[in-house]
Amino acid sequence: MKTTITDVAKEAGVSMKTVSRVLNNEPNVAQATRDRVRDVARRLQYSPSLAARGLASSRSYLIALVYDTASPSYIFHIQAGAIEACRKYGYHVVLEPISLERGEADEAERILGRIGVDGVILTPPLSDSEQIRDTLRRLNIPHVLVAPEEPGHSPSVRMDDTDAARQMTEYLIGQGHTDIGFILGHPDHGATERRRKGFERALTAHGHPIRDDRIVPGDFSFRSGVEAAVRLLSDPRNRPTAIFASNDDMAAGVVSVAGRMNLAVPEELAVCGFDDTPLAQILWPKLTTVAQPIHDMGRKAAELLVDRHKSDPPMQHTLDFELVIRESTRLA
Amino acid sequence: MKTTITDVAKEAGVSMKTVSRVLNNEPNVAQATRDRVRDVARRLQYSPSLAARGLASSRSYLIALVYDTASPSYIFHIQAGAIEACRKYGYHVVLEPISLERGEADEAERILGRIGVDGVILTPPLSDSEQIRDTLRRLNIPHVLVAPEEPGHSPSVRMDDTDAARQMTEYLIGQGHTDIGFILGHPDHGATERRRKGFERALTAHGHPIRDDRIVPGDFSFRSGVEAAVRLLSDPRNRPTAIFASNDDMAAGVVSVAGRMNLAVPEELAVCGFDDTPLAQILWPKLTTVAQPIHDMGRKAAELLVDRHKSDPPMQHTLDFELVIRESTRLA
DNA sequence: GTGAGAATTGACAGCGCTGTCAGCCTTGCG
DNA sequence: CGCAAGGCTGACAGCGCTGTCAATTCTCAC
Repeated sequence: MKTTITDVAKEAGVSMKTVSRVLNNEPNVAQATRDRVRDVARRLQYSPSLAARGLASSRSYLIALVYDTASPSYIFHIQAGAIEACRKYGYHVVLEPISLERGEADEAERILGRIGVDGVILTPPLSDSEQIRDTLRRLNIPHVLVAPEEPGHSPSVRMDDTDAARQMTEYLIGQGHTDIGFILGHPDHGATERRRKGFERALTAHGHPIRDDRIVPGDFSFRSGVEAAVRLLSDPRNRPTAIFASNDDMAAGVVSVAGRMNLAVPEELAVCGFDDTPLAQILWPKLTTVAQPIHDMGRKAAELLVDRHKSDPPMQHTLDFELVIRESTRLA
Repeated sequence: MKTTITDVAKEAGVSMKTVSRVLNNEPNVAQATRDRVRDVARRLQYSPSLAARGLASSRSYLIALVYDTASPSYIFHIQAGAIEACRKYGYHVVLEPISLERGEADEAERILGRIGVDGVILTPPLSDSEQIRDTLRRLNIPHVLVAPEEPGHSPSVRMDDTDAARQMTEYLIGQGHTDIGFILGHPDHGATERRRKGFERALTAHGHPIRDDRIVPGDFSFRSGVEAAVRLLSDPRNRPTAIFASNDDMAAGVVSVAGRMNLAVPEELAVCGFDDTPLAQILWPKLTTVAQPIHDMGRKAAELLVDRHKSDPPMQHTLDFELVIRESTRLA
């Protein structure tokens, strides 16, 4: 049989309530009692029942990770971060995919209401769904938005796309590049504009012109990267010496085109991407890119929900990205 | 205020118990009553409390997905499948990563014991950890192993690696290839041997010789694929016309080498991989590969845990893979 | 000493649901 | 018509824990 709190109480010679206090780190328990209870609990391998706890305290010790069809690796890293934080506080993470496309936004209410989670982490693109955000507000469920375009009144975690693009461009300039091509992301995606802005800022700061013929459209896909690269590289006498793609897939497209044109990367053409997807390390040469703090965003989001200490945390958290310099830009 | 079962009972003019019966699809409720209760429940937006349910019925309606550091996309698809099945039965999926490397196997007991899940899905490489499997058995927690090397006495879901490799090889032979190179996987991985066996069977079945110089070592990494490809392709007068790599990363390595050697894929060299990772679709040309039924394995595993109907299901479930024929082998 | 106040502890109710069991009301058949 | 067998329903206890509040003990300034 499973040991209950009563067993521990009896064995330790205290009341259930005291055991409860010890296990929840509540104040007002003598140190000696505390130690004794902890000992007994360990010896009996006692572990409290989530359900009973939840029922009595109307907390579930569950945090929901709500996502749509974002990329597996993105979600995976958010997960990992969230779990890390949750473990520390005895919480668990449950998964609740909601597909806007399949019109599941309406079900969100039932799904989220039923389980009664203590908090919800909303990942993009759901972090910008008014409907879901409304539901959460109406159900009065604490939530944190991951990388929303528009934080609104909810707490959120994000990174500074603009600054990342700026720094990456600065790095390229530092490597001696003055003529840099830039491949835009999908026009519907907010990050596209932010990354472009960062790129342009760095150029301007260093007195380099912003040339329209060096900024070409893309849509985050490998194929669009190929097309953009062809546009940027087709004229041998008028080529940028570096190409900064708004994400890794497109950068991979650039590398592939360079290969077919017999342009050595990075000697004749430096290439960098954005996001640090798994692809960046598989590619050859390995891709210089910007690592989003995905793991950290997951962790931070969970912490905000789980850590009751800070009663009034700042609403918006901007986390540090990292420039990952690899072989595709590094001259030996 | 949250609506409780009492509210519904009062409104529908029946007892709590009857409401409970309706909501749990138990027998012995008149159809009229059933309909009425359902109506009221919907109107009141009632959704039962997991915690209370769990406490009363000593079930948690939670299935744990336990994984180590497997690839994000693998876990993601298992997840998706498991969630699909769980939703149907009102269950939820919680995540419990356990790192053998960090010696967390001991914690497994506490982690799994505390939360009191109704079932556990163990993914590789954890599905072969004796320690974890023991813990589960001792805690008497129902569990399903995903793709274990050695199923033991626990139910499991898996695919037939050997047959997949055989069929892929058959396909290549059907395309007219008689001289096919094969790149082995990591020697520690059980799938490596199974895939090799399938490859050889197909050759033998068609009366083609098994040439040792056509079977080269690898370790599932892109880099090892590159090295293997160099070995297989370096002699222009003695080259296979197709290369079957034991996974997609290595196949990508082959494609990359072919590119540098100016060997057209698939015209001069057919290439295929295994696993259907995201990479396979990003690559250019897109990669012919074997799609593991990862999603299905997740779904099936969850079903086995959640569906109480089948009292005595078969222990081992072999799910269907799919040959994904793409451009890297297809002649126009 | 002594009383006020703080620290520590325990008794008890009840969180929202389901399992058990008893009771009623049909139905069908001799 | 009587009775057994089932279908349908509800009363009630209690799952294992925590919140509330009261009781007890300890501390320390005066």
